[in-house]
Amino acid sequence: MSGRTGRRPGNPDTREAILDAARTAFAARGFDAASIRAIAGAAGVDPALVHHYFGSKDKLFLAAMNAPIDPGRLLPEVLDGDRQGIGERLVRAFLAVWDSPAGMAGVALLRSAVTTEWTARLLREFLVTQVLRRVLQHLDADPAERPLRGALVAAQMSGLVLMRYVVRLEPLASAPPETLVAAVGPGVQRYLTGPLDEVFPLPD
Amino acid sequence: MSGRTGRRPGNPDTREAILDAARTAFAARGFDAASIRAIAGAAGVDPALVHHYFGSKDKLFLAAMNAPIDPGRLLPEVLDGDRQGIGERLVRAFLAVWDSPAGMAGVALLRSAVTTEWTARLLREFLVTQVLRRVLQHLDADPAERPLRGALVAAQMSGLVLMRYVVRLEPLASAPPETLVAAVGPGVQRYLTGPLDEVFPLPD
DNA sequence: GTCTATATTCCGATAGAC
DNA sequence: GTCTATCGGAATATAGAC
Repeated sequence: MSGRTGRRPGNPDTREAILDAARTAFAARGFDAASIRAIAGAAGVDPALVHHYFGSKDKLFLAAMNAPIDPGRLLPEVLDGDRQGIGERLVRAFLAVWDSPAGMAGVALLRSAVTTEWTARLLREFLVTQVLRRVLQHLDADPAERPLRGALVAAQMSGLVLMRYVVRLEPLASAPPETLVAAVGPGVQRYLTGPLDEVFPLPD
Repeated sequence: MSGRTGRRPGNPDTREAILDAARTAFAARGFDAASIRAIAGAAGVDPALVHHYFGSKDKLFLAAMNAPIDPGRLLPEVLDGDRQGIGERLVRAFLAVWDSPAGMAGVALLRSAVTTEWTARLLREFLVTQVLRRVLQHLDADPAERPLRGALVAAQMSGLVLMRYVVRLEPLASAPPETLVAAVGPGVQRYLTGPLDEVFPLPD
């Protein structure tokens, strides 16, 4: 879990070490509880150096989040294929990202989105503009339905991440990815391309 | 379980006022950010009085959570009825609880479960022993399948709560309950009583 | 019982020396 | 660039006076 805590005196990429330590700390303890002092300690540098590089704790958090989360990289592989398999491919890609070291940033973002207000807005806009809209646009869904369909997918996926990586509810936490792909894939598929009368039951 | 022989506290109203303010504060700002000073201020009492009643911040949190969360009250109405409608009834009951004032305690528990370790364990054991096990027991599910089925339901429901009440993702946040019942009910139903080969696809 | 005052700890951020 | 020293603030929790 602990990243690179080795000593690196006079190293030019001290900046990367700080970002690495920041990601682990934010993911593990949330935004508030993760202190700059602890991050600096884990990175093997002085707390004041963190301020020198990033200016404030907020900017450090944003700098730690921006890089590793890049949905544009893996969205093509989700969208490429038959229409009926997009649910399972979406779940598979999500789990692959969250199981990787880069997934720590996602956990950190989710953790602090629950706690502080401005990260919640950050996560909201990220989900809406960077992920969900692209998927539903690719599926040629009715524009009027897209927000609700996208939100339902977000709810299913975030709940999966929450229980598997944060709360660590068994056997979800240690289940093989393909089991979960087969289990929740169809549900996601239904939210994306399911019949209209089930997703929009009350046209009052 | 209510202590009928316990020594009576000073003013029952002030104690309830403190618990009420605590639930609101914990739900709105999370465990760490909700200060005893702010809770005391909202309740109209002195901060030191909170310590006098509950001893510590942790115990105050536990006292605020214990009362309003009582799944035994509404589980019968979920379990009573035909087998195929239990998914929708479960979602309907959940939303009814979370939309009510008592739902603040649930939001507070979820919020702090994401941040602090011991509340995550609290939520875990609460979900497993108080909710999921009872539902699946009533359905006569294969005991070997119960943990995964229950965890999948927990993931779906917690994600719904997370997006609707915490992150406030639209249009999920302001959608009428019955819309969500019809939208996610079938998915929950599938997790509970769905075909075996979909939930357990890899018998390796 | 209730509140005032304080002890203790830890945080983010700044200024300035090597 | 990197670190030492410190400021100013807010938090929990305690001790003790009315």
